Amino acid sequence: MSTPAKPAYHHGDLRAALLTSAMAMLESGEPFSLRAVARRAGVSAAAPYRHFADREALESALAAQGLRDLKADLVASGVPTQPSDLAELAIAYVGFALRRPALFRLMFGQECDPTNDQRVQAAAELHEMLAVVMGGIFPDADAEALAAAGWALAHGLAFLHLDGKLSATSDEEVAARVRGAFAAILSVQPG
Amino acid sequence: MSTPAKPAYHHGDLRAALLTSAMAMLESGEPFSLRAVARRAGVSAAAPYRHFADREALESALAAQGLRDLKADLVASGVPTQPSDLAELAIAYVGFALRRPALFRLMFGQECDPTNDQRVQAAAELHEMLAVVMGGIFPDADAEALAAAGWALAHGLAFLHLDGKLSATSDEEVAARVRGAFAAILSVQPG
DNA sequence: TGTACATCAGTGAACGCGCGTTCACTGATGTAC
DNA sequence: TGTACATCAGTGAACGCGCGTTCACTGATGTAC
Repeated sequence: MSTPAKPAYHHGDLRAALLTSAMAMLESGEPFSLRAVARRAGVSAAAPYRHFADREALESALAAQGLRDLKADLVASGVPTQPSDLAELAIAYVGFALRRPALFRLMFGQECDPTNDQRVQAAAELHEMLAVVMGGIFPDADAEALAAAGWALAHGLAFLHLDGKLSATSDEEVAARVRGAFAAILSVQPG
Repeated sequence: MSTPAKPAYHHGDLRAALLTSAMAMLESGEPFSLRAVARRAGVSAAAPYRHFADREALESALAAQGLRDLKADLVASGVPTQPSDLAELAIAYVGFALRRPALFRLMFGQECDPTNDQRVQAAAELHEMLAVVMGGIFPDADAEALAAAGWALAHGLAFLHLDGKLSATSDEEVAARVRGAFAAILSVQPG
């Protein structure tokens, strides 16, 4: 069998275990620290240093994973082929943010070193995916600019909901708001 | 004269001094803590407790002030009267975020207690201002939905630039990106 | 105008905390012969 | 197959840190008579 293999003798794949623990902590809303992650993984506070240079390295790995998860969620929600489908893509985006708020804030809510990073790579892949989608829907438009605009719109809706700046007491209400925003924009003619 | 009055005997208006110090620290990028703010104001670590219940109270006051400053910036940038002016409003919004990133993150980048707060009030005033602007430009549209959409678009552009998810090496480049996003959206027809 | 007193915005020392990181170490794993 | 040894992923104790918050206190301010 090629299953993950039982807990190995030298403690198995601690790197993966740490990432899993950290992700679980983010998702359950517990405060995040290197020590807490090690504790949860059942390992000494110094052990993570065999696998991550420092706290920031762990954070970057989590953020990159989050960006990949987000992209996968969006693809799974169905690639839109016409303008009216775009709202559903944005709903998936906002849904991710509301379902995994601590991860989303880790991904986007703090400075991150922009140098030579898997984070940058993962973000670029997300951006490019959006550009491809936009290019498919609006073949005559500037796909890159549209992708940035669409991303920003979804991103802003996500954050404003996360922070309670736009009210929303249920998933349906959030979805309605997102649809409303897209409909309002698409209904408007340039003056 | 009704000037602020010289440093008074019992240390003057410490509450205001603390807010000023805290704002200055946020703006200079120094890490923010109650103790550090007190230190900078030249006062003992316990002194702030005469004016703020706890650290979070200070933060909320700062965030509310930031929201009011942001609204003032937007108004000062010129209230738009036609769709093509909207990009300039968004440029002012993004400019605020990039000029005062730590404050912007404090305002938007973390959970905040949504109960009974001057923050909620200040955010609502910003939202309403946008709704009035949108209503003026598009009298026939759903101003509330458009305001949310426009806010979200500017907000998303701000955060994506802050995080380096959208490249930008100069203010002009940022402005061009924002204009590009608005132009792309306004040029698109619903399919 | 002068004195006695209550108020209240400050001080400074102390608390307990969890954090990131380092260090010398140990003991299991894998390899060479 | 068995033994000697290098590797390397862990341990656990310790470091120094800054933090939020509390406490009993002090001394200037403002007020009543």
